Amino acid sequence: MGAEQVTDLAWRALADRNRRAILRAIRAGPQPVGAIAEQVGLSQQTTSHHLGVLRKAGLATGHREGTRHLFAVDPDGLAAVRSYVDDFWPRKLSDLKTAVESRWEKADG
Amino acid sequence: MGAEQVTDLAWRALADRNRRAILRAIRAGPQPVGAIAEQVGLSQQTTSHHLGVLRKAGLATGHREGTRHLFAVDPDGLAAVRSYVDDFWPRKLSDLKTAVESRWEKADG
DNA sequence: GCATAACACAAGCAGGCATTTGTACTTATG
DNA sequence: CATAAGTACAAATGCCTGCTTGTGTTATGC
Repeated sequence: MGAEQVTDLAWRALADRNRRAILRAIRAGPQPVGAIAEQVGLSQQTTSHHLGVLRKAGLATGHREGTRHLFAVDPDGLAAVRSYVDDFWPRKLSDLKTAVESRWEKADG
Repeated sequence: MGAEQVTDLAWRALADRNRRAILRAIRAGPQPVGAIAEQVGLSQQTTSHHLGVLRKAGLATGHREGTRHLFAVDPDGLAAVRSYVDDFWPRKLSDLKTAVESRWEKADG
């Protein structure tokens, strides 16, 4: 078991466009659920549900302040996704690209 | 319309664990469908289906060679995902993290 | 032209997930 | 305790999607 199992929830969470919109909404700073719902154009219940998914995926953190619940981006979860993607470009992206294309030419020749 | 619509297919494609396994299987170099299916433990039809999804998402490229169909990673699609993720860490990851945590303390105080 | 290998396409089924609707919980106020 | 604001939880619904099964398509060998 590697980082695959760890980031599986994060990948599935990021697959939804509304959840990515939520992450962008709280990117600048923590915001309550109601404000987030208004920004992304979803109901309070749906937004709360998505925030729970993002929370369990390690992509968002919550903090209670009175009757409100402020949510913010959790950099740790996104760092895991980033390192996963980075694993596909050890050094230079162009190197891999040219390597692949040269294989196509080999196959053609 | 920004990069959100463009990368939506890529995000949904990467949400599936088997498709990520397929990407890792063809990471070193182009391979035929049968070999990929054997590596990831899926049927030929299912693997072909997933490769089609990855192809439409811009994450994999295919090339016919006789009766075989070689697939390889498409760096362009993954680059789009990478730039999306990078957008959450403009400079230093730790800066955002401490900024968020300091807001929590403000809220508590 | 026929058989075989490798792969893609299509229909059907089952599970997962996003959304809605309704409601309970927590906190502040009087 | 009663009320209002903000949010989370639960059931129901409809859609999307991954997998299976069956079949069509393309290329090689005889």
